[in-house]
Amino acid sequence: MDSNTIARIQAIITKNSELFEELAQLYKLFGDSSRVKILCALTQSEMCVGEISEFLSITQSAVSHQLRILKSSNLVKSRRQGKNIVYSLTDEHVKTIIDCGMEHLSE
Amino acid sequence: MDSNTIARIQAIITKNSELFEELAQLYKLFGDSSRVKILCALTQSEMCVGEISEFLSITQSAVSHQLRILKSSNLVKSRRQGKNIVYSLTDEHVKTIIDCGMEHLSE
DNA sequence: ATAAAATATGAACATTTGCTCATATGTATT
DNA sequence: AATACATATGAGCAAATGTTCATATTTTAT
Repeated sequence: MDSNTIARIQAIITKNSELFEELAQLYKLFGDSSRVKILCALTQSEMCVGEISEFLSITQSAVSHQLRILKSSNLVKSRRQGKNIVYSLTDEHVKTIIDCGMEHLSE
Repeated sequence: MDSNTIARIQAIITKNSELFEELAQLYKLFGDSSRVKILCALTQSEMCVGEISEFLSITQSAVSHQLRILKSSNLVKSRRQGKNIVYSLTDEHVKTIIDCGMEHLSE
């Protein structure tokens, strides 16, 4: 590496240090099988807690806990519908990110 | 959700259960700020352990540990060059994935 | 108003994770 | 051959994480 390259990379890293923190934080959300399953299910359709719990064979409590994390990170949103609370993806990025990872795995 | 939708989603989830495990495992690698920084640095240029350590202000030992994880997951590869061991990305997917996450953050 | 249903939440616990420190290993230099 | 340099590795530790269990909260149905 020449000194120009070194300076450039050095700059990128130190300048965006905080950004990397956020990026890691984002990926951490996808880094748990329960959560990716939840997110992937939601790419297909919005659904309520009970359905998610049933689909994924995860405790209702566990699902709730994970949904809280996903919601506070703005990956999902929720609305009440009668007795149920229906969850859905906030935007299309989640699907994009999942697809991106899947792409890597299929090699 | 109609029963067709339910059946379809149910199928997707149970059929690919193992895949989600792998996907989560993959994202977990990006879910640590030290590792994304390392990976991002490597998108710019191959470099040796000492350089990474210097760039990121992380202990040499810590860098080595993380590189071992990244290598055993096939995200990076290494070769010896004199006294140093030079690390580089295995393929372009890492960059794609990082960009994909960055995209999400820039909103 | 009361009971049932759906979801949320807090505490406790076991597991995982990432770092540090000390040291081992391997290569280059003299 | 001996020393210095670069990297790897293992043990130990503290912090973070995900789950479970019990219970609280909120809405619906009777």
